Amino acid sequence: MASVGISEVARLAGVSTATVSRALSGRGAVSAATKQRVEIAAAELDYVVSSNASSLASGRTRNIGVLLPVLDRWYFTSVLSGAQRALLHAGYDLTLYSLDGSGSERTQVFEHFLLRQRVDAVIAVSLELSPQEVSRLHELRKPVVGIGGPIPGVPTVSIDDIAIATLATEHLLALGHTRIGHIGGAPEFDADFHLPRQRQQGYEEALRAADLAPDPRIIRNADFTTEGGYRAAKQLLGLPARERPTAIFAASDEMAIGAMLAARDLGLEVPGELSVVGVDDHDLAEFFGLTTVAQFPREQGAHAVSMLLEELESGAPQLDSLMQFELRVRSSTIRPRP
Amino acid sequence: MASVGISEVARLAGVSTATVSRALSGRGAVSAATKQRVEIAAAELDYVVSSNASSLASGRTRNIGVLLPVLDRWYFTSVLSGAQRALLHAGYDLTLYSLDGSGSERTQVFEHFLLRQRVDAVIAVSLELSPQEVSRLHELRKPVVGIGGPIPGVPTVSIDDIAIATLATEHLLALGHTRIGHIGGAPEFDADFHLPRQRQQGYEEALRAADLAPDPRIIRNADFTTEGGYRAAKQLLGLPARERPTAIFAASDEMAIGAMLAARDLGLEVPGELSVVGVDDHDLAEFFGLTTVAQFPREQGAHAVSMLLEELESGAPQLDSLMQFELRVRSSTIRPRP
DNA sequence: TTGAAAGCGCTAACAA
DNA sequence: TTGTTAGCGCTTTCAA
Repeated sequence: MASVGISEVARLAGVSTATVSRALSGRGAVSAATKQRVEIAAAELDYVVSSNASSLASGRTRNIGVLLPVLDRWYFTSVLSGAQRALLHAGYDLTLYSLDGSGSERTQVFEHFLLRQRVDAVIAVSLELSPQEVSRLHELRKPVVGIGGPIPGVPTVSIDDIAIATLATEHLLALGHTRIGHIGGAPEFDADFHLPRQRQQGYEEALRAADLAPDPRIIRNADFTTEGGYRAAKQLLGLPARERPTAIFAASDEMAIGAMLAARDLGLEVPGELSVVGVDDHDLAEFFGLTTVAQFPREQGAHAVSMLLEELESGAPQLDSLMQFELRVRSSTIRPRP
Repeated sequence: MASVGISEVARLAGVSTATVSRALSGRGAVSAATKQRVEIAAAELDYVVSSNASSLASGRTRNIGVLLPVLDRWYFTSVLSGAQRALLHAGYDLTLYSLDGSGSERTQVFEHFLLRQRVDAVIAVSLELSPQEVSRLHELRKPVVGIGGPIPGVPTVSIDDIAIATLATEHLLALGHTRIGHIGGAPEFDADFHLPRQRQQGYEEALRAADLAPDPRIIRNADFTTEGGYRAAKQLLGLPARERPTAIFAASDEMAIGAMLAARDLGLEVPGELSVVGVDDHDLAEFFGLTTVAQFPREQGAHAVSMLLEELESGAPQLDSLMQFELRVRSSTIRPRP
């Protein structure tokens, strides 16, 4: 079955190819009757536009590039998944660029892939684009939306990491904890948007607001993994009883789960002897009964898509937007033993 | 900076656009000297081909579609990640279609997206394409490679699930276990390629080869998640001591980890009182000391890409290929107590 | 080995 | 509201 072109449809519908194009794309005026005839003809012939021809002629590709640092973390796949669904819905394709591995891939993606006129716009997830990268995209008139933190000159979808950390810490304070440890992200993860720093800052602010001084002995860094959280927690929980925290706020659920496992391995009960709060609402949080501050990465992805589509349609640059988060109290937190 | 077209490059290099095209694409004969002049001119002008124009004229898009059932499982993101890297390397783009959600998305993807001449070929991961879907793609002369199981008429990258299960079970048998339970995949996960059934079959074959009869009381199904594995294991471990298995073979690492956690919660020591083996070599397997049969999804993704590129270049249909797996013995398995 | 020229299949001015 | 027509920017015959 050779593929059908617009002219066959035009012939069958008894109109010109221009009218077929207008009827099917919805741009330009077409009478209802004509439109219907064209649609019937197109369906009849199983006609689908050639996106290349269409893109070449119109300059629009109906394709969005999504840039991610890595693929194998819950947050990123969730964002991706939300973006994919939203795009599919809107009739757009999603071209994926994950930058795992060497930095040369990043250059390659920018210098060759994005410049080939393949995408109408770009979503950059947790990537701090350099000014050059941003201006490269601006020159090409490609709208960009960032997810995860501010990029100068680019509208961004993000969450208030300080407020999240404050909320988590305040939950522990409200339960009566006064010795609250923190497992944060190591500085090398601070590169993009200072998420670790901000979460630590929120934690410290909440402590100070409760007249407690942050104690560096019960603040540790890890790499956002379960294993890293486990190791960091062992350090914290190995302190002499008086210094040992009665609660831990971890900057991610995976680290929080590591902390719960570490407590168990040390013979400490969660939550009886240690309360734990995370951030994310990871798939496993429910299973472990982990109290956490949920963020909604799928919605973040979907929201970025809607901003981008809005900008593509209206041409109006979009504003930053702050996304929701929400404390989910489960069974890993309880008031400290007297 | 307006984007530069092929004719500017041609002018600067003092040749025709045809020669520029040949020099830059590598198809057609160009003298070394000319080629170099063209390359210098192109670099000078920051010229990048318009992929739409190129695709329209040539019929090739240098873009591969990857179809996945869901994004948020380790296996799929690992395959995707491997495929992405391999494609980037080869200068191809990857367009992602994850079919999460309603079945209507699947139809939409097939009827609209794949038919728009956007992709040169398709990789279908753990999706049993229907004969109609396959012939649709064949009609369009789009090569397809499957990952994860046989699709009639489509070359496939897969692993021998029976052999994997046999290997895992034999490891337990070799340690001296005779009462070996199994946590398999529920039948609803059997839809694509009967992976659960095959792993159970391998398990049973290994038992029979050791003159042991499979005992349905110690075979449970779950949903491949940690939580599912946890619940299934609780059932198995709650049996009266004589019936209770001394070892469990779980069809995935996530379920195996659930089983380990269930044992702990019941006060049973792993491996002292229960040995556990999984399949995958998930990120967390090392952390939990889980003995497992590693499969290599990144390599599977990369291999599928190389098959596809080979087919695109040579036109020769590819053969199925079986991928490696490997027993990784850690600390979750030990000989049973006498 | 190179160039001239004819499209690839569609969209968007423009005119009617 | 519709049709005519001129490209979009490249690749690929074909001829030299």
